[in-house]
Amino acid sequence: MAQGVRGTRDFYPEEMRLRNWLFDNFDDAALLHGFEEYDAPVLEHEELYTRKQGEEITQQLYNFQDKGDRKVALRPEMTPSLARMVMSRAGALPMPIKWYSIPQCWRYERTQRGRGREHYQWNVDIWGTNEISADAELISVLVTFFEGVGLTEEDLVIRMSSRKVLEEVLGSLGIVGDMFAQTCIIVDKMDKLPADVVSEQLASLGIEAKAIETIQSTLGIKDMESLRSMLGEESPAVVELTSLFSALDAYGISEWIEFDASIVRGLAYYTGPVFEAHDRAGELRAICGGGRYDKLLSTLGGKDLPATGFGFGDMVIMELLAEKGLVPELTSGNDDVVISLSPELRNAAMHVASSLRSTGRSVDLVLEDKRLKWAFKHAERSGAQRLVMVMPDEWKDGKVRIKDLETGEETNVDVESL
RNA sequence: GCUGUGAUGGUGUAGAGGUUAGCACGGUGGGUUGUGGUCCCGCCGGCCCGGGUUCAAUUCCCGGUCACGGCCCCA
Repeated sequence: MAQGVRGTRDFYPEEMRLRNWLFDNFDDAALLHGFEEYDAPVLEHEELYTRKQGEEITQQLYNFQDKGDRKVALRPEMTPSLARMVMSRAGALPMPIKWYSIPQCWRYERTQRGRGREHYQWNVDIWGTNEISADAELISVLVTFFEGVGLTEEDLVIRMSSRKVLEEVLGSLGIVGDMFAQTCIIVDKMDKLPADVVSEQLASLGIEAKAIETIQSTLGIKDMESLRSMLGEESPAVVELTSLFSALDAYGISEWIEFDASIVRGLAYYTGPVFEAHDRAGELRAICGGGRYDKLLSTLGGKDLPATGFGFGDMVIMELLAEKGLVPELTSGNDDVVISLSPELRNAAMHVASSLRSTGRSVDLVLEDKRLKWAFKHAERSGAQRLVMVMPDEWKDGKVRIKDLETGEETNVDVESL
């Protein structure tokens, strides 16, 4: 039997309707905030993703060599492509840029629940400003989306911290630069791995036991008060987060947010606020994640531009929505089914369908000689509102019979007045 | 990379060492009906592949393939 590639999905119309519904909600939230859509190729040069920090994402590339022996990869995330686009027009684009996209992204890894080799990842980014209001605006986009699909702050929480927290703590311990990036990648696993495994990994980087202790206790902090008393009022991390939380308060979305120092994110390029959304029950993977990445361009050989953004996959959110009973029942969206009840009237039915279509109704014309029984069943299944019957007697009088499938009401209508 | 479970019409499933392999949806033909959604009847269509055990395997065993989970890890 013909099968698709492992870890990929087919979208039958039933599933495609849901996907479109989800994407429409992505679009709406972004457009409401004045973002513009962009796109880029799925295929990129492999080197766009081969950073040195040892991140998993670079090890899970779906890559190959093309016929010209070029090393290429299916994009595992959108940010590098976006960075490439921004970089090559950096002088020409009016800043700040507010762009979004819903790219299909790929990775080569073992498949699991909520995790295939391909997924769609809503990306929302703001480039060209280091104002904290940009980070707050992104959270507003997120919350607008959640509200749009019917989720509440009872269902999920956006946990937030800043890379600066770790940067300060590690900096005071003499851990800086490349070492800092590597530490972040390990520390990001804190929630998922036993403490001693993390300690071991940190120790193997050459970090002293006392420093490891400091790191672990810092990451356990779950409220701003404790952070303040640890780092002091003047600490850049505290100043940044305080002003961010104040902005989120002004948006009226504070109930969705919690400070959590253990949020670090596995990608090396983050520099400021970082966040993840999780279901409150804690049963699912992270729903989305993002943060500020002001230093990305220099790693790609360009001049840095401040940027902040998030990625939001289509799989985990659908699982959460299903669990909460928020997945809508969608039908084809057809308004009318048009059927001729005799072979001689098929051209007449085409004429009727065209007339209806010109008024903006979506019309499913029955293309074969089908029985009325079939047409009713078909119309019901597809969720059409009306069945339009082209029948010999009525057609002689220039009329068609229209049955409203919800009310059962039936009328003869002039073809001219359709 | 490690590991568990599974594989039965197009889809979703039931089942037993010897069965006409059952059911629902679907497709198709018909009955009822207003040429008419419900309802009723007929028909179409299936045991993943290879090897082994056995008088007999779709069923038990081994291997393969594929699927779905879990671990590692994570867009």
